[in-house]
Amino acid sequence: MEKDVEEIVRQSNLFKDVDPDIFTQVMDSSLPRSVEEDGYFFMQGDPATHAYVLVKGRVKMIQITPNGQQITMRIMTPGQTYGGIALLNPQAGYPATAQAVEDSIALAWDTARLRELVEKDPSISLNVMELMHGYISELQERQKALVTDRVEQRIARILLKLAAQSGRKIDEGVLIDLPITRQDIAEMSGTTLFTVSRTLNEWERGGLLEIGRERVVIRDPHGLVSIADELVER
Amino acid sequence: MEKDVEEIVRQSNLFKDVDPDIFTQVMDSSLPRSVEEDGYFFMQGDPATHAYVLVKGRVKMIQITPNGQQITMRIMTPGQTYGGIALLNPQAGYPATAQAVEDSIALAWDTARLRELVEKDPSISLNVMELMHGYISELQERQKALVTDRVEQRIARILLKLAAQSGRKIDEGVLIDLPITRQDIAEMSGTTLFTVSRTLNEWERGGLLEIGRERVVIRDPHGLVSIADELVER
DNA sequence: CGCACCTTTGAGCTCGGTCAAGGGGCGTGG
DNA sequence: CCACGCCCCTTGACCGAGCTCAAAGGTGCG
Repeated sequence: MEKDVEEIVRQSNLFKDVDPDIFTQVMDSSLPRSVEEDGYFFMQGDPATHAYVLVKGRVKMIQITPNGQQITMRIMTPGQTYGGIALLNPQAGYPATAQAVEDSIALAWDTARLRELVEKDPSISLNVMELMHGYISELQERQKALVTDRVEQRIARILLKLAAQSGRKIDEGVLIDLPITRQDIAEMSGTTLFTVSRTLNEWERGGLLEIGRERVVIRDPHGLVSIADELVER
Repeated sequence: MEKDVEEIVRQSNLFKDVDPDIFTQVMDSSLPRSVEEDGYFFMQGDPATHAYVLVKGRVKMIQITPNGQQITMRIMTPGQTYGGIALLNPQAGYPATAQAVEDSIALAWDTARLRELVEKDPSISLNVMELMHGYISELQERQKALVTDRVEQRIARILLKLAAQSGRKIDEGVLIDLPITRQDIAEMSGTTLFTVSRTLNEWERGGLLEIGRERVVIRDPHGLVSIADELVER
């Protein structure tokens, strides 16, 4: 297990390509932090004091609107980094809330440690920039989808993305290996749980999916792609 | 004029707080680039070879969807930076297209120069991160608006933002000092030019605005804020 | 003064949100 | 092991914000 954790961190997008000598210091200065299902690593607006690398479980980044509505930005899998903003002046707040979808374990580094490490190996700050760049692209992608795509397409895209990062191949197709509710999918695609329910059922009737309580199996990924790309007329 | 340019760059969000000695090198290694109205500094997807600091004019960052639809991400004013992604491996493409709204002049630095400069003063890379962080917050804000706000609110927010960064106080109120069409506003708020036209006219009837061809004057900013924040019932 | 482009206005329609009601799986406690 | 209750999911009815399309009026520039 210990060994696995180190391997995950070595391949994480925050510390990949770090000099092996420095890497031992990275591991030494890490603080383990575990959060159980539905718990929080941090809340939107909290001062950004730590950067995290997830080593076990699933963590979702969410934003909560003034009126209590919620939108889900992304779901992190082991090896991914969140809170990398901590490298900046800690007066900057986290831009989103990090909530555990299942019992999860992460390693954390505080701002001061992080800066020491960056000084020893500047490639870390390049990694942070790459991270942020990827995040920006993703946000732009989603924004474009919100403006130009119909709900159906957005839901299809979300399912495909979930399958790509948390999919497990089984006999019937690709199982999305997460306890995910219709509400969750709605929050990710910017719609309501009713519309998601209707859409998924329609797709099940069409043989594209197989659905159950907190469970989605994609039987025909190619069909979903067609929908996502609007290759199928309304 | 020369003097002004230097001052703008010194206060730009890319090179602020740079060591004065290094700053002269910054200026020495800059490449001026001017683009006339409707011209492009770079297109989305082009390899990110240069970072720019706008010194004169207005530049908008846009994204074009597969079917030709267009969304406007933001409008830059002098002192602002775009293309800061160039610090990363240049294989990364620009995430958006930079188009001049009016005749514009910018200073440019290529990836290699930028990296030299960063090595001499690492605070530049912190600046880039702050830039990216600000950009991320902005994108998240917009995304939240797209999911939860009605069109009316989004249009109000766009007008307020434009007024904040390009507003000029005149007798009748705050003039948005840009040649901006209904179509432009639609692209910024994620709606259609028809809806924008109707909405602006309604507001003019209500005394909130004064509108004309490619011209908007805000007479009652506070009223707009009320709409943006949904303080006014439908 | 003509043409290109920006803008307005109307009519119709549809997507998807809202609300209400009820079905069904699963874990917990008796 | 059963049953109760919680939570997740489905389905129907309704409706309204905003998109689409068509047509025509302004306005400013060359």
